[in-house]
Amino acid sequence: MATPTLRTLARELGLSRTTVSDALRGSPRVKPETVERVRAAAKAAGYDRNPLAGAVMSFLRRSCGQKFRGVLGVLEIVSAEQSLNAQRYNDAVFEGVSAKAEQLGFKVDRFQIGATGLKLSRLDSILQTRGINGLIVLPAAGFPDLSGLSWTRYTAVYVDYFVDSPPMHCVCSDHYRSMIGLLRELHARGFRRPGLFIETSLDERLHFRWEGAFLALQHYVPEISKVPILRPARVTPEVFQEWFEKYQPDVVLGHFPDAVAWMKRCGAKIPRTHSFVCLNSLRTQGECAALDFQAPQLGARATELVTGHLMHSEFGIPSQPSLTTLPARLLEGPTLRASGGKAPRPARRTMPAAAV
Amino acid sequence: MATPTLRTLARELGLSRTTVSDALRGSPRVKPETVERVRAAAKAAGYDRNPLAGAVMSFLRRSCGQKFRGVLGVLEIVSAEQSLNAQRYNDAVFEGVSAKAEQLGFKVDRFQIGATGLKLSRLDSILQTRGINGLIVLPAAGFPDLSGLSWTRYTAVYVDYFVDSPPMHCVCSDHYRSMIGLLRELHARGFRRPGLFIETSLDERLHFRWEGAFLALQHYVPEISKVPILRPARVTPEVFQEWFEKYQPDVVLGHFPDAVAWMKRCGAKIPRTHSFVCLNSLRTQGECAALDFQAPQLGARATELVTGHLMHSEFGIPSQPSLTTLPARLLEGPTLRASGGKAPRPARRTMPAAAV
DNA sequence: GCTTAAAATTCGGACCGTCCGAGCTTTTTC
DNA sequence: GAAAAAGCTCGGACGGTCCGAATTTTAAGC
Repeated sequence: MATPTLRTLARELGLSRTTVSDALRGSPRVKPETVERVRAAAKAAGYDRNPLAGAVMSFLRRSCGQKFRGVLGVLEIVSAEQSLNAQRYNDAVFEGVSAKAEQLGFKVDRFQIGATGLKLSRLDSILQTRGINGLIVLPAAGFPDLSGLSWTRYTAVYVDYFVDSPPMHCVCSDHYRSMIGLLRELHARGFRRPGLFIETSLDERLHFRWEGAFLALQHYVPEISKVPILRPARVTPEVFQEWFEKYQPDVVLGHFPDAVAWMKRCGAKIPRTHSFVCLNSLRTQGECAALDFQAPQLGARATELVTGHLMHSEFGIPSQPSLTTLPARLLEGPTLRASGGKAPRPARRTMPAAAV
Repeated sequence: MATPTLRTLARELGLSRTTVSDALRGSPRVKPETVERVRAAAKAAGYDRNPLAGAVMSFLRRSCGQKFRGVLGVLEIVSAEQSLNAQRYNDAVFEGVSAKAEQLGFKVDRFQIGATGLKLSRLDSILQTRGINGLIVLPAAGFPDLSGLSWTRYTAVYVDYFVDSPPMHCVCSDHYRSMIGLLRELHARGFRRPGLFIETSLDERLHFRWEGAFLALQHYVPEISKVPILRPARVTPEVFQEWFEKYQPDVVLGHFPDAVAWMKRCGAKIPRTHSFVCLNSLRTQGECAALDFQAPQLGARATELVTGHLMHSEFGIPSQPSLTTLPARLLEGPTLRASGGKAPRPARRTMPAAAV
């Protein structure tokens, strides 16, 4: 069965393709009775007007095709509690979005919404006025609620784990797989007592993927000592040092680079006797080894998804929201001992998926 | 001065507009010397290619009409050890692939490769002869090695977790998230002693996501007893019953529906005193509650990915392989007690992403 | 060196949806 | 009743792409 087009609809209705196009675009040139006939026939034939294609054609027709760009909206949910780290991450994601959007012929408009930004009703109005149908939502603290937007006219991707209000396709780093790969890599380098410390708030919205991967691998990687996870609501030097001295991990994993000083205070010689890997490279400035979530690549991938949906006229809330993940990369650093006797490795590489 | 277009450039160069377009898009059809001439003339004339206009035109051009768009190859790696369950799963994925491919104007050819199927060199030859560039690889036991194919001419998606030989984009169910959702749902229904039994081989290729999610949630869902996971290499009734009687889980999660009989042998009244949820609905015929991985939807999503890559002419091994996941759905069954005092729920629904 | 076949290179029909001037029909005005 | 105005619909052309076809060039065989 052929894909319906304006021309096939026109033949079916005994009208010209111009009349059909005008009718579907709401042109006042067309008699209301004709408009209704056309809309009914389009619906019956499964024809959906593609606003992106229409916009491109319009500009081409006006001889402005060379300069025409689609527009993507990047929504940033801001609040008073937003940390500097979160801001850096969002900026890195935005960088990737911008670069990929330009590559694909789109411009990007960035909107701040929420407590200190635009209200959703106002945003709706602006997006409609500017003809923006594709949205990329930057990660927010907690669980954002955007259900106040007119979702039938948008397609969106959330650049983090799950969002339910409304459900969206998501793109983010694969924390679970990154932890698995990191642990295997550390094991290959001879570490046998890895220890994880984590503030529970940093893992909760990931459904505890850091911890889940860590606990699971403790059972399956041979000869690893089961160092208990330190998981306070808030990490302090005292709490950390008590844990460190009691369990003596040979490599520490965690979000806070300050841990390096805390380890030294306990007599650790880094990286000779103990190592440290930060779980988020955006919390470091190269002073320690870290996992790089490749935020720009996440932004780029989200952009590809959104523009793909625009091309296919896939608007509204998806019936089957999917999650697309990319692995993090290990950034070597002065706090991580290279393997005993092995050749130096390149500075950046994707986590191995399987040890064998 | 008029805006330069492909057509004006073509007239200036004494070439057709197709040659100019092909040259600027980097098509290998055009002689390199011609490409250089076109690029120089475009630059001199101030012609900038608009990637969005090109993409929209390309999309419209490829989406139209009644003619068939091509053939997708579905590769099934067969071996002597392939189980009936794996076969059912692959058939379900294939069903989804076929339906979506038909919807998108593609035909599907299924190939069996490996120990009892075609050799890779033979497959290469057949695919080339039939003009097949898009491949969907059905899940295999262990870690398949397909690096013997001529990957520069193919785009492929693997319908399972990670494959490295070569790296591919992957589509599969989200086992971790599904376990999280299941545990939260069970907790909401009043269960306080969930127990998991699993043969390690069934979790290993998932990087122990079943176990990782289970262990992580034991720490964070309130009032749950930490029933140790039963994780033998091979589950027997004796091993199971010893574990069951020792730890008394009030709901058992696992892959084997036979566990229901084993639980009854221990005096459990199902679902009154104890419940059971199978972790893979393809291992049941409705006789127990189970997680449905929605294999046909996974097949459909893989098909969308592959045809999208074909559309963009993205061939070869991806530089950033991604993983796309869909959540499993809980299928209610006679082995799962409904919540105390709550209204009956619909038979099928996606796992809640966050409990709050 | 000529002929034939294969490969390389280029071309052109047709597609998509839009704009806007033009054509046809209907209504209004004088 | 004729002319003008308004309402409604039409079609040429735009720009870039796909892909089968046509043309040109190169290679192989005698």
